[in-house]
Amino acid sequence: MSDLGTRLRAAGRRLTPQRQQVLDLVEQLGHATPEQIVEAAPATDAAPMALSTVYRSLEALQELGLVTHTHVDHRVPSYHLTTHATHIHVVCRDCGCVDEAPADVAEEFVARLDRSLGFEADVTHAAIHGLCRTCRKQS
Amino acid sequence: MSDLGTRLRAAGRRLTPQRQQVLDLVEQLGHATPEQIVEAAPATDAAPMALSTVYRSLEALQELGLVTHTHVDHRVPSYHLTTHATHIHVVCRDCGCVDEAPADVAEEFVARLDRSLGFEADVTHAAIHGLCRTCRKQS
DNA sequence: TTGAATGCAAAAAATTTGCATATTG
DNA sequence: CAATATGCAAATTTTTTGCATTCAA
Repeated sequence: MSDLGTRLRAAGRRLTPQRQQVLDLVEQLGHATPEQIVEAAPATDAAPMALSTVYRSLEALQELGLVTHTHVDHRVPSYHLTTHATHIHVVCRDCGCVDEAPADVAEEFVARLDRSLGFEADVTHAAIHGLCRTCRKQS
Repeated sequence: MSDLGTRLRAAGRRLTPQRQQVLDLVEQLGHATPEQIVEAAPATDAAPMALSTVYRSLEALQELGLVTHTHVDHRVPSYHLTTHATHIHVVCRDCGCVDEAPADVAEEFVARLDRSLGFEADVTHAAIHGLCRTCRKQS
């Protein structure tokens, strides 16, 4: 993977400190909502990083295929690196906890979707909802 | 499945024409956003059905386990009957088309999540994103 | 220098909440 | 009659947009 600047320029866009920082923060946080990103951004720097900039940066990074997002919490999107997308998100509808499973547990599933619909699924993009081990016992 | 009124009362709630209508509309529309439900509701009736009522009704119906929702369009939730949830939603990130696959294509996947995490997945609740057959060829 | 990107504030969307009134059981 | 629901409007929350200014290439 070439570096961020090269990729952005190839797409007729530019590398700015904000974009670099958004990417860094997504990587560092693992999963992050736009809100969490501004919060984590050191306002000590020159600019305080506007929320709208974060939205626009994420959009750009997503277009480049560097990040994707998932709806862990049913409302706000949570972004993560595509290279980090080697796992599936599993969210408990009772306690709200989020767990991860290696992406290969979905291999067979993805293959079947391909066979039956010709659909190329990106499971790492989806949050699977259900009941976690603990909440399951209680209900 | 007992009828709506009985279920609601068992939960200490009441059966109102609005709730009945919301349920009917979800069934009739297959998948519907709160917005689509008010639009589809015949305002000709006594009340015009407030959007907030739709939200509250869906919440109640969801609590009863009669409906669930999915994030087909990344932002607005789309509701459907749980009894109708025998298929998986597959959304193309390019053209935005929504296709369905029978729930059993995920059987193995669900079994594996159970084995590895003890997680009871509800795949019919998830929208799987990716590329449809057509868009796949074009890229 | 030139177009793209930022910040800020205002505009849109999408949901939620407060409260007086109507309705169900 | 008592408690739950509704409708409406106002308040939140989340995301997008317009625009003057700044900055990358």
